[in-house]
Amino acid sequence: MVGDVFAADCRARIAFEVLANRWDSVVVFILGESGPMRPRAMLDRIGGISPKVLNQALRRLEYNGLVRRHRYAEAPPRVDYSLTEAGTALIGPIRAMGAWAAVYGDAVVSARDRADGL
Amino acid sequence: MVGDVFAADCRARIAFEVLANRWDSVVVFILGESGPMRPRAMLDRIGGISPKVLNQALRRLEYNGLVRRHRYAEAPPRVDYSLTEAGTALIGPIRAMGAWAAVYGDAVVSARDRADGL
DNA sequence: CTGTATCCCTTACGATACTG
DNA sequence: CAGTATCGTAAGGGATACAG
Repeated sequence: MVGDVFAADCRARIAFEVLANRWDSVVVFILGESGPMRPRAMLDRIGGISPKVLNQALRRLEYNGLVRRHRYAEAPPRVDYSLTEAGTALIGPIRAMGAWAAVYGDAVVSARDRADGL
Repeated sequence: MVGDVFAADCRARIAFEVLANRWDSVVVFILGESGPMRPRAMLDRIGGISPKVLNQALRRLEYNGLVRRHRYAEAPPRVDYSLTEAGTALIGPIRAMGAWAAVYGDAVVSARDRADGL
């Protein structure tokens, strides 16, 4: 039943709000794959994202309770981020999306090209 | 392995690009649940979305090859939208996200309240 | 009923430079 | 290295009015 997810109070729509941007799902994904990571490593891992934007994504994820920040009191500032329980539970659905992309990614590109060609 | 999804050519990131906005995943979801629908019905089904924004979402989805538009040559304009094969294949992952929200939605709200309270 | 056209607002994004 | 500040751009969203 649809109501299960789209209750009148709209609370269940949070699933689609939380990741409704370009990078958050990517960050959750790599944290799920690689475990706790430092921002520098994430920047290397993800191509095409600036330090500032990555930080924005991490703050959003932290705000939503999907990511946790660890600060180590060391001379060169050291920090890493890890998934919370809620964040960890999300990597299943996200990997399912990744699997979908592996199958239908080309179809999407083709559809775009076709639409642009008109 | 991570590379499976995040190849160097970044093509696999399409999974996260395609639904990186507020409404597209919602539209795919309800089309998957209810089958082909007319815009009017979708507006009623989804609360808090204007006709214009719904149309924008539908055009994006059509552009990405997830949704197909059917036009019936009738006096009062009649139209409905249905999922393509790629779109249909996406409802599984999306429902998984919905299931996640059913479990962790409250946790997200709590995390936000806690963050706002500081 | 469908879809488009404005207008305005908000937010993400991107590049750069700078502080702790 | 981590994070912030600032600037500018682009796109989505919301409301309304209007056209096919």
